[in-house]
Amino acid sequence: MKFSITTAIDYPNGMPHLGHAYEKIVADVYARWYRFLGYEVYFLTGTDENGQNLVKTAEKMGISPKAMVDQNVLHFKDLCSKLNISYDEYIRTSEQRHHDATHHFWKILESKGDIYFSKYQGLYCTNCEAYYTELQAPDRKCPEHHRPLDEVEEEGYFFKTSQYQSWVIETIKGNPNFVMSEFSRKEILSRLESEPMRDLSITRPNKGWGIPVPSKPEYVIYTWFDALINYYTASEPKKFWPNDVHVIGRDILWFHAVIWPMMLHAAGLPLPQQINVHGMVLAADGKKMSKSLNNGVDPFEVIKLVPVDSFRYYILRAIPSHSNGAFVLDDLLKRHQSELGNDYGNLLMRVVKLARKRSGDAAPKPEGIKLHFNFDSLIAEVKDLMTKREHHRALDRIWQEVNVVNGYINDSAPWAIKEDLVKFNEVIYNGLYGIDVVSQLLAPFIPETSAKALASLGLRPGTFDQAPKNYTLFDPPVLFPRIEPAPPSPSS
RNA sequence: CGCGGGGUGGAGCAGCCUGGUAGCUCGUUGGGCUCAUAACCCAAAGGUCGUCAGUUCAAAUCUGGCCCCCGCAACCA
Repeated sequence: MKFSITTAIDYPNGMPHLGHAYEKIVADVYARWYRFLGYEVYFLTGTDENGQNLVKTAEKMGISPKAMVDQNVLHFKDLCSKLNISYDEYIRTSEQRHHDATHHFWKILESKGDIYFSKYQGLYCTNCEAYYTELQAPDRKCPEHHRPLDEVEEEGYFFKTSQYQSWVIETIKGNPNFVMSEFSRKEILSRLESEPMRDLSITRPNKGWGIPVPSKPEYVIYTWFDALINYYTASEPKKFWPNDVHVIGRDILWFHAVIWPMMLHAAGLPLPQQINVHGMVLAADGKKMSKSLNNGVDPFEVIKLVPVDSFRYYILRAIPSHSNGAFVLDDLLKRHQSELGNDYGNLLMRVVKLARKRSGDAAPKPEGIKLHFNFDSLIAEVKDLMTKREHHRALDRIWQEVNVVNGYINDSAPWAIKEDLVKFNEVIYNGLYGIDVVSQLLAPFIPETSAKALASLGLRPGTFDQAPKNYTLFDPPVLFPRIEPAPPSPSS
């Protein structure tokens, strides 16, 4: 069985921010989850390296777009590696294979008459180098610069999105899981049904950067048009097209749920199975992180303060899977200490240390032990939640079980069992078994820590196995060391 | 009347679809325990569920008005 998942490709216009980190972690959890279930997984991420803004930024820096992009991509890859993002392929849209695939797409659509040459009229801001609609600029002034917009007419190529509008509406309506989360599905349908679409302008004048139009190199292909194709470029040769899931943010839903399906449909290619839309990571004040408000959080700073798994855990659990959530460093530190350290880390510590104190490295054998736990429903529920892409609820459910196992240890009080070795062994064995299963389920979420916990039971992380087994005990590490004193906020 | 989400004890949230003693995590206070990272267990305090009106024997839950917060609003990515 195959499973392929992608993130949106990042725009290497600067350093990666918290939103990039969040999306990669979300996609990584699903990639690891499906590997864990035994699927052959293909996890794709990368960078979107075309577009006028990159040229502008590079000019400001006084270097070539290529040099700037090469430099920034290193930071994005560094972030992936620091966050343990287990991608299988990293695509850069400046690569030749992507130019080739984009041209391939272009030619098919052009030959079918879905691409045509015409004129575009709009209100243009020369500072932004962007068009604005009447809705965005009702007073005909640029919302950024507050200067009057120019009425500009420009020639270029268009994609006949208008003729696929009703098709895309039917497609989204007919596939309830295509746009994942009711919220996003409703939003996109309401927009689609509210007014007729205009054809999409898909070229810009060629300023020496980007993918030239095959027959007219004085134009380059509009960034969004080529960027979406990256999924196909990188997946098709590996036999992973169509992808199962595109993980994206709300801000780019329109392109993924409307334009991209139209492009594929026009080209006669199958659609991805699902667009999984995560929310936005908001600042501690509940507002969008932005440079002007100076309320952003740097992911590199966060993982200097806390273990990467605490960061992964926090962002996956505290931010609801399909809606926005605030990133509050203080809350992260609290959860690190109480949920990760006191609940999970301490469970491992208390059981393994007690067992080793009494009987050394050799854990009780499973033969003849009466199993206290049946994890079937736990596993079924977690599977169901992951299929619904509700990873924050899945974590919540696993944590309930951590507390159930802790509660069992409390109630059984093995430290108070002095004489009855059979009873003592039974409690310890069941505790170890609980730690085993829970740690395995946690592997996709907190891979490093899960591996450490399993190693103290003499196990290696790998494919999921809920069968009771022989454990060999090693002195357990402190999984989540206390962080003190309260560190300074990295949000400045 | 652009579209959508939300307003529940100090904080963050669940419950609302399928009305009927208001629940969870953290925090606070008191007690207990000791296997464990000053951990863990028990108990207590704390809410007129944004607001006004309606339906109903009964409304956080259904209906309508209003107030407040947030996201999106299609060619910047």
